[in-house]
Parts: sequence; structure tokens; C-alpha cells
Amino acid sequence: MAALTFQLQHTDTQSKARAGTITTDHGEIQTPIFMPVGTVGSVKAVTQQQLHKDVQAQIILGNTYHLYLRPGLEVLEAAGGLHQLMNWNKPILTDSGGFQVFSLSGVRKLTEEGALFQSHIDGSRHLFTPEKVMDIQRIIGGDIIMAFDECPPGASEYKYAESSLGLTLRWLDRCFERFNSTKDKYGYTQNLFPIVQGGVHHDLRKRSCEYISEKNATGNAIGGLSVGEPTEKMYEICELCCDHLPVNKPRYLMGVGTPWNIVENIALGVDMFDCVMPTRNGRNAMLFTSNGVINIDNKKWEKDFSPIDDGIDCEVSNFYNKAYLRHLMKSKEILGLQIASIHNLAFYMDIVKKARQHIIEGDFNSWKNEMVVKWQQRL
RNA sequence: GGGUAGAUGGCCGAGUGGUUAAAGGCGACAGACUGUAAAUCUGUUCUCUCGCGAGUACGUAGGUUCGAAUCCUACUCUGCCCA
Repeated sequence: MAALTFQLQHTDTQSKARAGTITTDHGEIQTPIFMPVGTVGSVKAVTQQQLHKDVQAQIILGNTYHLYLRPGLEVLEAAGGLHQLMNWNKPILTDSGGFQVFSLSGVRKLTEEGALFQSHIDGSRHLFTPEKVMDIQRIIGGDIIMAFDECPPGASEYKYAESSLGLTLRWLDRCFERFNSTKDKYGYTQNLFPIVQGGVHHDLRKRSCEYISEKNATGNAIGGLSVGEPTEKMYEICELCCDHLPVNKPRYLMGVGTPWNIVENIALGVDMFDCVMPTRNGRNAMLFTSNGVINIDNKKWEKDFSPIDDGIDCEVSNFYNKAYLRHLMKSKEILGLQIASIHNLAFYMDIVKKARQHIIEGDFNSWKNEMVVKWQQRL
């Protein structure tokens, strides 16, 4: 059992895109990669079998905050970790709950010590400290676990972003200290990824990257983007971060994004992505396809019996037609949510798979520029 | 045949003299969603007009009144009860 490694195989000449292979104790991950989000130990509406066969997921996410509240550490530990509980034998990455510090802002309080949350389930109070978050993630058993950070809103002023970053970096030291003084819980190696913060401010981001690089982690993450700032700002900051993070370690851009966001950020040097968009928007009738964006609820699809998407290698997307999926969604049939989620995830996986091919073949940039226009079209 | 309750916008259903183009729900039609408090949320939904506004509307036909979905009369239809 060994720490995560990253083998860089190709670097694009026209852009900063890279193709590589991450090796974990639960198998390999071909990068660039998209990681479906399975917050509570479930990629919503998609079975593990479907994740393997139809989506062809290589790694999925879980969330510390949610799993800690339910099913709770006792169950997770008794199961032998999340892999065992959900029968998922490929890699898992767990987010730290840092994003919940941001998104549950109505029910939490921040201090130097940590973040005091009020459970959205029963209102009970829980203190998350960097140490506790490391301990919880050890028990959940993610192959990759994330540092506990604060994710300030995209519009944050310099002063707030600076003090927030200070807190995040102090928390980072405590995360590593705890992580390094505890052991892998289930026999395979767990890896801690630190997270760059600093809002939209260049010097803060640069300082953050430098600080984080010194940790010499097996991979690094960029957080605090696509949280309200303009898209161009996101690209600008992302590029700056990529330029200041180690070349030979995977770079993970957290929470991004649309299909076009993903290929644009691949072009800037990002290797890993996660986002709720394919599943959440899928459940809400928005389909991302090879030809553009579809709101499958729209009347125009009522009698369109063509496949949801025959431009990707996914049996579900090829098999079901638009009129049927519209009917299912309008009827609030559970099958509709499943099909939409599987299709969107398969499309996302297809994007990163093709991106990788084009990076290796050397025509990534022109392919990307063509696809970005095509995918954004509203059908 | 007798009695009784009722008839409201695509549907269900509030409203019993003016603040009612008419609550609410459903349906329909759009929109939003980026490390998931989201199978959620928002908007529109009589006609004409970009809008201001105007015109038609609460079974049908009359009537009372300054004013009626709301009161009166007749009719039509529907539910229920009794024969």
C-alpha cells in the first residue's frame, strides 16, 4: 500500500493542458478527470452499478459534514469505511465540510478554533475543528481527504479574503499536524490535499499557493472559485494558481463547473474536477449534450423521438428518446431523474475522456475551442 | 314526481353588495441551479397592448342597486334524499 502518485504523460503544446495517471490503492485514475459528487454516500439517483457501467466513473466524492451527521461515525467505522458501506471499490475523495462553512452560513459560527455548525437535520450543534475533520475523514476512509478550509464568497473584499486566508492556512497547519500523527485506518493509504484560497486577489492566491506547495502534498486543490465571481475572473485566478502549484502533482479545481468551464480549466492546467451540476441540474431537467444544452421539460421536445444523445458512448443516452424522458420528467417519475443524471454524468465523463485523447493526440486546443461554442448552445 | 344542495377562470376550490380580473392548490408555459440543507426554487398563466391602460368574465335570461360572482325572479343542468 502506497501513497498516491501522479504520472504526467502528456503536456499540450498549444495550452497548459496535461494528461496523466493518478495511482491510488483503489486503482488508477486517468486525468483529466471528472468526479461525480456523492455527498451522502450516494451519487443521487444513480446506482453504483450504473456508475461503473454507464457513467464509467473512476472516482467519486463523499462529504465529511453530511456523512458525519448521517449515518455517523459509528456506522462508518463498523462498516470498515465508506467503500465497504456502499460497496464502491474505486477511489473516493471526501470533501472536508469547508464548503458547508460557506453554504450553511445561516447555521454556523466561525472561530479560530473551528466552525460551529447547527445540523440542518435536527438543529443539534457540532464543532468542526481541523483536527476533528481529519479524524472524521480517517474514519470515512477516503483515498483523498481534503483540508478544512473557509471558502469566502466570490465578491469578498481584500480585507476579508486576507483574514479568511490566514485562518485557512493556520487551519491547514493543524490539518497536516493531525493527519501526519494519525494512521491510515483501513490498510490503504489516505492522502491529504491542501486547498488554495485567497478570493479573487492575485497576491493572496500566490501566497496561498506558495504556502501550500511547501506542504509537499501528493496533490493540491484550488478552492473558492465559481462562488459568485465572474467566469473570466475564475479562469484568471485558476490559471494563476496552476502556474504557482507544483507541476508534478495533480491539481484539483473544486466545484467546477459547466462543460465549457471544465475544458477551459483543463487548458489552464487543471487535472481534477467535481461538480453537482450534472446531477442536480439533471434532476431539474437540464441536460448537457454533445450538441448543446436542453431543457427537457420544454414543450419543443414533446414529440422528439430522437435519442437523448447519440454523440457519446453511453447506452442510456443512446437508448432513451427525448420525448420519453420529457414525459418521465413532467410526470415526476423517478426513472426520469435516473436517466437524466446518468446521461449528464456520462456526458461529463465523455468530455474528460475526449479531452485526454485530444491532449495526447496534440489537437486539444482547437478541439476545445470548437466544443465550447457547440456545448453552450441552447437547443 | 316531491324535497334539498349546488353551478366561479384549463381542472379543483375560496369568496356571499364596493378594497374582486376574482385567494389557494393542481395543471400548463418559461427561467434559475457550479467542493448538494435542492426529485428544489422563481416567474407567467381571460383577451388586446411594449407599457400605461382598455375590454370581456363567476350556468342562461331578466330584474333590484350609484355599484352584483355576491340580492330577487324564471329557466337549464348537476349532486344527494324521499317516492
